[in-house]
Amino acid sequence: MRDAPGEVTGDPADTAGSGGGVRQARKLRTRQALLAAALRLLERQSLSSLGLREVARETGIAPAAFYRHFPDITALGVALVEESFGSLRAMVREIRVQDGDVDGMIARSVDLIAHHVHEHPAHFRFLARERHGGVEAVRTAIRAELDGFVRDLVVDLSRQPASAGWPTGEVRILAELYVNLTILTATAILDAAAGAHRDEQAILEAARMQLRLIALGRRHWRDGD
Amino acid sequence: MRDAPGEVTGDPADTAGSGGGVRQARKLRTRQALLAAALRLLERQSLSSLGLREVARETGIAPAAFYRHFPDITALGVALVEESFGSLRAMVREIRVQDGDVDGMIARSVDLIAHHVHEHPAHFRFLARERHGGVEAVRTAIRAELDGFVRDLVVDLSRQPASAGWPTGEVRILAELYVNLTILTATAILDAAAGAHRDEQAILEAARMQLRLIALGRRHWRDGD
DNA sequence: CGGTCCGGAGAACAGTCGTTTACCGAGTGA
DNA sequence: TCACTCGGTAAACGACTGTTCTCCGGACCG
Repeated sequence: MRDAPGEVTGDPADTAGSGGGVRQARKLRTRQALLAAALRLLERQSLSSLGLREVARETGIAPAAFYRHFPDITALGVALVEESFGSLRAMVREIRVQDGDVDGMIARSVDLIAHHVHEHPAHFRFLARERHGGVEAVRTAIRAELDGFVRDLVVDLSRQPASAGWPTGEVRILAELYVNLTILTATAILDAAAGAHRDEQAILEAARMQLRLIALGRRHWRDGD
Repeated sequence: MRDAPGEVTGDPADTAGSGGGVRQARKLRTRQALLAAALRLLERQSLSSLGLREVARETGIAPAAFYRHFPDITALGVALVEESFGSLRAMVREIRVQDGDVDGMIARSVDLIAHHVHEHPAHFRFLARERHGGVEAVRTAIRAELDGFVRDLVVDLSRQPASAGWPTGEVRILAELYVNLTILTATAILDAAAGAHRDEQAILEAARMQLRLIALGRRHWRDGD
């Protein structure tokens, strides 16, 4: 530990191919190691019970070194929100480019959700847990980011012919419903993966049915019946 | 503090009108004081960061006395789940006895949700927060109780003419959707009450619209279109 | 009445925590 | 090359934690 002060991951100075900036690259690597270690610990606990020393220990650095990257555990939590929404954004991007019939879009969207949840389970678990968790700053950050998603989705939905004549307020409510259902489905998948009571196929089928119900309701919204 | 050892609430020995059981009544009162104190603290943090000494301090008893009632903070959390579901059950009971046209039922249900959330905000906040929180035993307890609700709701929904010919599996998915929407609405109301970005009337209107969307989808489920 | 039960109090235990301090040594840039 | 920057270390601080122990005094019961 004494002879390799900055060694966090195994391979020192392998990303320093581009001349200078070794210092900066090393700092960034430690920062990401901190985020990864925290995310690892957060699979079994929530942010408000996460200790600074605990994260430092899991990362392999001294407690005092934590302050070189974040002033707080809360600040680390906010950084984790941004990182997690990177995964979510990638998912939404893939979902948005779709077109075709409704049932096909629903089927592919649900598959995409399942795929991304399996690829970044910790990110989704973190967001689901801390969305209503005990740390205000993190809750606020998550809500702000989700609001951005809703706004984007409103634009998408408004373009669809099925929304012709819908006021923005109603489209927004629909978008919020979609976002909430997506999060619920993601957490259900996580619970299933953690050996819960129902298998994943049933969850995906439920998600498809719920989305189909909403699509039907949307189609008949302006009917008298 | 020294001369009134068991005094937790202000009025000693006022419930001891029925002869014996003074000891038992006092223990129960302290237990409820513990639960109330914990619930009070949990409005600003989550269970996994709640300390035993913290709860004892807020209750007004010595830390060691905590063990006379619960072996753990986790056990207190599970007790809080049961208490909170008392409030939830009262709400569901009132919602279930309704009948009439769909729009009327939706309007009254949403009003009932808002009313009960305002009556027991801490209970709803606790359930929303710990449903995906960091303490496994509490998560499991909440899920088990929610499963009970879903089962009851399946019975109710199956009786309605709108569910004629629906397999139980599909009714169950519908019931889960309703339960999840209810929880989401409740937490949205709580956020609004905490000075968030949107006012409560908008949230209730959104809930009504979402329920109407689902009711419409349900009615046209078996159509070709 | 007298012994027992039991929910409290208080003190002490070893840990862990967040934070601050002083210091080190390698990367950086003139 | 040389002074400087800066991400890392070790050590120490007081505060707080969960848990255990012994003791007390009022409720309980024969």
